[in-house]
Amino acid sequence: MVRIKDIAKEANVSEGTVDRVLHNRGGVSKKTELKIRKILERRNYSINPVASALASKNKYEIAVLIPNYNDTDAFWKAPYLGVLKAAEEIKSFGVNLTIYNFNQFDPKSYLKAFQKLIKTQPSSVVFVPMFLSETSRIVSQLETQNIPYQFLNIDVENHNNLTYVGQDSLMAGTIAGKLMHLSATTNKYLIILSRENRTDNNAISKRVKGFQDYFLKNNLEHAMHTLKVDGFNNKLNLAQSVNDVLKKHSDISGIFVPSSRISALANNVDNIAKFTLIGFDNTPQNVACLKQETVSFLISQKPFEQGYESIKIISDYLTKTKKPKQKIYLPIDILIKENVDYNDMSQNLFEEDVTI
Amino acid sequence: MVRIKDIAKEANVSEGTVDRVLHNRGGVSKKTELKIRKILERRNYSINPVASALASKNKYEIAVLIPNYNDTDAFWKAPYLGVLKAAEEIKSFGVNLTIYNFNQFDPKSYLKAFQKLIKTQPSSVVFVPMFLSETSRIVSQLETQNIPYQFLNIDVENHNNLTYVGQDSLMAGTIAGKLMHLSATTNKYLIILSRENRTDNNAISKRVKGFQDYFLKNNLEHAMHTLKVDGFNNKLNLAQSVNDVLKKHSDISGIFVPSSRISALANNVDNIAKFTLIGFDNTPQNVACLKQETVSFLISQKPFEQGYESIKIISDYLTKTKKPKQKIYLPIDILIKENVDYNDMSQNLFEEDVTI
DNA sequence: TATATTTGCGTGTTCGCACACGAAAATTAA
DNA sequence: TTAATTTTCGTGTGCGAACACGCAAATATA
Repeated sequence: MVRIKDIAKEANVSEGTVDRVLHNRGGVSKKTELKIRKILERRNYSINPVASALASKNKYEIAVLIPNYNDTDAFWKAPYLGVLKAAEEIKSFGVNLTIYNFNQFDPKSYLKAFQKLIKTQPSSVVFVPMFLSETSRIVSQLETQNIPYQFLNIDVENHNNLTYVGQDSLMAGTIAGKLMHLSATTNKYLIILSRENRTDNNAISKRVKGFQDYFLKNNLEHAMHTLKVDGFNNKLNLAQSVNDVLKKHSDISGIFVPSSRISALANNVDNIAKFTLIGFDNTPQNVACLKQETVSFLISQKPFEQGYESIKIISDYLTKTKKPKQKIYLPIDILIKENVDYNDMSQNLFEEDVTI
Repeated sequence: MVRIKDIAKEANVSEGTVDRVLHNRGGVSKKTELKIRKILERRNYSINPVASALASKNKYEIAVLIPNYNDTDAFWKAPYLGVLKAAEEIKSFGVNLTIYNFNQFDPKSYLKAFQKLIKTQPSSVVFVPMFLSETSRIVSQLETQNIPYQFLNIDVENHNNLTYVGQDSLMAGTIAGKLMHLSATTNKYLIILSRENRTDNNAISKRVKGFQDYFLKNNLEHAMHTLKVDGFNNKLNLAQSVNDVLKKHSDISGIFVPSSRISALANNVDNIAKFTLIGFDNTPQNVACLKQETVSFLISQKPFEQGYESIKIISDYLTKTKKPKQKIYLPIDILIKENVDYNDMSQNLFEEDVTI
């Protein structure tokens, strides 16, 4: 591997001069600069990132703002672990990382966590823009302070975010539609929404739109019923309302839940095995339902990788000024009983390594 | 971050002594060793990999032996790119990598490439064990020379390979079976094998077995026809033989091709749209067929990640003596028209970065 | 007790790069 | 021509860890 020293010798200058050219520090005559650049090019020099990281005095601070998780609603654990893995890797490159949590159903806690976060004056912020109007406030604060920021998992348009890392929710919904059409025995479906999931949660409404789009764009005759429940935690209430609808419309054969809570349904509604259930995300509870065959398909969004990639991207941006693409869409995984165990290998390998 | 210097100061010893303990170099009394170990534990010290890599004089050489690829048979390009990406990352950690190619249909070229490879006395070998008996010879040569080795993409039992990185081919076949059962309009299927794919190619025979298993284990009435063709390159011949079978058995509605060459079929057989076609791997040709809807499903095996992960694993093993799991099964991806474009994000991002 | 040998440990150099300091050369001002 | 600036560049130090060298203390041998 060619070093600065080699370049310097070939150009008959000192290492310091090469360094100045490499970092555009100025103070080099155009003539010698050109000479050095030519040699850099010809010898195909690239900075040794290891030595560079060791020597660099630049320290960066990444702040991450994501919902917390618990046992009944475990979705956010995977991105959290992905973030942790990335944090480990970038630590020795002078990038530190702090995670701030909020309650995904409470906009106040979102703002509060952000206010705490912004006091630390981080170099960059990665966050899940869960609530629309609060996100606008956050964004404007970040922009006046000139702090680059990135969206994770939920996409919101018309902001100057560096990137969005997550899934194409519209297409994910379309895929759910296709699978439903393939599996269900009739063309009558039930979509279950929760008031918990605020209407401004973009991801969920896009999934519903994508689901409907599949039938519309392919000119498929169909009927859809939509049920809004208060939440998925009150199981008796949930089961009751769903049973009512299913009894009234006995020709419904498929149920679509565009959130990560389909297990609450699968475990509490009568005769659930008769229906084709399609939901989102490989939480432990959902995976258990797949294996018992009460749920037919889960669409998954590589949650661990979302966390991991978003951090790696922002770290590369800070330390190597490597500008990422505006949207990083991760795979739309179709999970069934047979492949679900193979799906989160990287997360499993990581969990074995660390004691959380 | 706590450094060796900090540990040394706290233990009232020199940095050299701490270093001796960290690397079990010996020459430290049990008493001071114990004292140092306690402090290491309490302060939660871990070696700074960046500084370590820079200072280390250890150089490693990884040799990779994989099939070459061409335009009509592009499968091996993805693992190749994955290997390249990993090579880039580990370069500055003192790990060099060389790729050796062979013709996947010619055992002689396999052995010949290996003989060239082994002359360089690599620290470790990662290879695709394409042919059984030749692999035995290679393995015994590696073992007498005490060179650790790893299987990539194809698994062969009863060897002392460090790991296998790839897919569970049996389960992948089962999933193909399930999707076929779900999609096809009758329960009569055609399986197409090629003599090119030697019977000792484990992956393909396991896929076929898994496919059949799905119907057997679920007690599903079915009939399977198997057609052996000479190869997929002679298109006229291929189309002719397939058409013959389909004409004779007009109740066949699904065709399963357990190799990566289903596009050759989809593009050359009459009335192909009438059938449910299921094949393997997201080669450009196969992906085109998915999009035209001549192929219904592709099972994919994260080929890019196979290459990438296998190298990262062996590199960690060499530089950090981190022992991996015996089998690293990567996800079994179910690809359809709608999600295929999102599936190989990491490969796409890499290809944008480099000029191949 | 004197000498030889082993054990235990401190010191110094190096890896490739980042960055600060200051000196020589070139330019401008007087 | 000399002094004052400005431009251009060389030198030196440090980042954290790896590892070689060699000295002192402890132990063994005579």
